[in-house]
Amino acid sequence: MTLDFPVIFLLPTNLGADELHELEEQIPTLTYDINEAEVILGNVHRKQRVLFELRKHKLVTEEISTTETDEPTSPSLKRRRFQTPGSVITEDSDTASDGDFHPLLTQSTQSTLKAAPTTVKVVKLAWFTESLKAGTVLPIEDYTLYRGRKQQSKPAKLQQASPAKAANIIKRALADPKPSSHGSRPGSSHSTTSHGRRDHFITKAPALLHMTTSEHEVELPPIPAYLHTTYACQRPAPTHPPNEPFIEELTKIRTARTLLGDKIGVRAYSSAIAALISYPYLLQSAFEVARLPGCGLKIAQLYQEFREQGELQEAKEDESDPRLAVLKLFHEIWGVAETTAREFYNKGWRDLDDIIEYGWDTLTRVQQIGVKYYDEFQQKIPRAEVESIANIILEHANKIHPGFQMVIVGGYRRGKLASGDVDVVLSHPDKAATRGFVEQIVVALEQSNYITHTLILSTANTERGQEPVAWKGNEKKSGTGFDTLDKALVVWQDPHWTTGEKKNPNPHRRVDIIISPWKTAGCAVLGWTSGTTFQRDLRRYCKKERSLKFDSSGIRSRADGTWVDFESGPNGEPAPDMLTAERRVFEGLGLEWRPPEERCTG
DNA sequence: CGGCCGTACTG
DNA sequence: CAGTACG
DNA sequence: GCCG
Repeated sequence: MTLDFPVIFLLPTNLGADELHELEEQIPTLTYDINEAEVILGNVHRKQRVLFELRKHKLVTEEISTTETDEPTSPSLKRRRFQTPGSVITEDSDTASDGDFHPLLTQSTQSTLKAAPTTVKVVKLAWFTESLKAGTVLPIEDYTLYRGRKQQSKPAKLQQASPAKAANIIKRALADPKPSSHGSRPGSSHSTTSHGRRDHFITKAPALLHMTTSEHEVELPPIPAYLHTTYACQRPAPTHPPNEPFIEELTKIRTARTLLGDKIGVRAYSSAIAALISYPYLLQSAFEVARLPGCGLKIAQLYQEFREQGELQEAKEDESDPRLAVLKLFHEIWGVAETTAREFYNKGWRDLDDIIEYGWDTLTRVQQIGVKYYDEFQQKIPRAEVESIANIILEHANKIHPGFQMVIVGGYRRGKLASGDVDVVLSHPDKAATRGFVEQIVVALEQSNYITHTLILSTANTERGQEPVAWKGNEKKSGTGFDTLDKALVVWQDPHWTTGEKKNPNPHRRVDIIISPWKTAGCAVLGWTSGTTFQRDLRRYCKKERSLKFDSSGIRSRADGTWVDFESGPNGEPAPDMLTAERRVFEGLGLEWRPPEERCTG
C-alpha cells in the first residue's frame, strides 16, 4: 500500500542516524532537494526552529498567514513582505538584491526553481509517522508549523529610501547576512583559504547597499584576515579604534544589560564591541557592520541609527533612566553586583547614605569596605603611582626572598594612562619561594602599613585537578600538579605624607597581588593582562579549537586532565623570564603573539 | 535550539 | 548553594 | 544577540 504523499524533504535535525535512514526508506516521495519539496518534514516543534532550518538550507520563503489562501500571490503581499519578521532571505534569492541579480552570489539552488512548487509547508514529523500508522494521509493542517511562499518574483522598484524603509531593507537583506554581504576585493591581501564560510568573494557591495548608504558607489574595504574569526584573542584590539564613538554607544547599552543582570546580552554586546574595536576602517554602511563577527542584524540596525542620528535611542533612554542610575551607583560598590544592587533598590534605597543609614549591618564585611572607600575607589590611578606601588611590593617580596620577578599587568600593561586598580604578578624561579608566599607578602605589607584591608586572600591550595586518569604515561616534564596561583585582593594606602595634616590624605587604592609558580607564570601574565573579552575568547578558543582548559594558573588537556607545559624550553629548562613564558604560551596555543596594547577588547 | 570562561572565596 | 570577583 |  503506497500512500499518496506530497513531495517531502526530510530535515535531518534531531534525528539519529538510524532514525534518519529508516524514515528515508519509508518516504515514497522523498526528495533530497529542498527546493522541490511541497512538504518539509522535521523533528521540530517550534516555528522559530523552522525558520532556523529554512535559513540553514538556504530556502527563501515568506510566511503565509493562516488567514491567507495558499496559492496565487495576493496584491497585498508586496507591502507585507517588508514587515514580516519571519521573512527569510538568502544569498541565493534574487530578492536579496532586489532584482539586481548577482551571478556571483548564486550557485546551486536557483536552477531548480523553475519546476519547483511555489509554496511549502513545514510539518511535524508526527504527521508522517501517524499517517503511516493510520494507513492514510492524515490532514496536514494539524501538524503544520509554518507555511511559506517561495521567493522567486522580483518586487517593484525601490525608491530613495526613507530611514524607516532603509531599516527594513537592511533587515531583509541581512536576514541571512553573512554569506552575501561580506565582500572583499579581489587582490586584497587576505586569502580565501582556511576561513570557511566567510570567504565568498564579491567584487562590490550588493545593490541594496547603495540605496541605503549613499548615492555614489561605495566599495567596502576588505575585511582584514583577522576579522574572519569569532575569537577576540586572534585579533589586534587597539585602545583607540576608528569607530570609537559608535562603540561608546554600544557600551552604554551593554552597561544597562549588566545592571539588569542580562549576562548573555552583555556577552553578545561584548563580542560585537570587540569585533568593532578590531575593525581598522571608519565604517560606512550597515552591511559593513553585519559582516563582522559577533555583529548581526541588531548591531547593524543600531549602526544605521547611529549614522543617521549620531546617537542611539536605547542608549539615551538607559542613560536617563533614574532606576538604572541608582543600580549603577550601587553596582560600583566593591562587593555589590547586579543582584544585590537590585535588592538595595527594592528596599527603597537610592543612595549610599540610605545604605549606611538603613542597611549598614546587613552588609558583608567587604561591602562595608566598598562603601567606606567608594569615592576613593572611583578615582583612577596614574601610571606613575601604579609603578610606585608595584615597586614597593617587589621590594618587600625580595626582602622576604631575593630573586622575585614582577610584571605589572591589568590595564596598566595594556597602556591605560590611569587604572582602576593595580595588578601585579610576582614569581620566582625557585618553586619553594612562591609556595605560601602570598600570606607572607600580605603580612609584610600590613606591617609596613601599606595594606589597610584584605578583601580576598586566595591560597587555593596546591592540590587541584588531579584527575585519576591523568596518570597515564609519565609525562616527562611538568609531571603532575602545578602549584597554585595565589592572590590577594587588598586595599592599599601609602602611609607616608608630608603635608603636615594629622590624617593621612593619600587615597585608598585597590591592589591585586598575584603569586604564580614559575612554571605557569606565562599563563598568569597572559591571563591578567588582557581585557575581559580577550580572556573569555581565549578560554573558548582553547576549549573549542584545542581541547584545552586555560586558566591563569595553567593549561590542562580536556581529554585526560594532564597538565600541558608550553612555557619550559625544549629540554624542559624553565623560561628565562615571565614575558618569554607568556610568548611561549601564545605560541603553544597556536596564537599569534599580541602586544598588550592590542588586547584592549573592552 | 543550545552555547556563551574558568576558578575561588564568602556567608 | 547563590553571589561576587578577576582579567 | 549571535553562532554553529
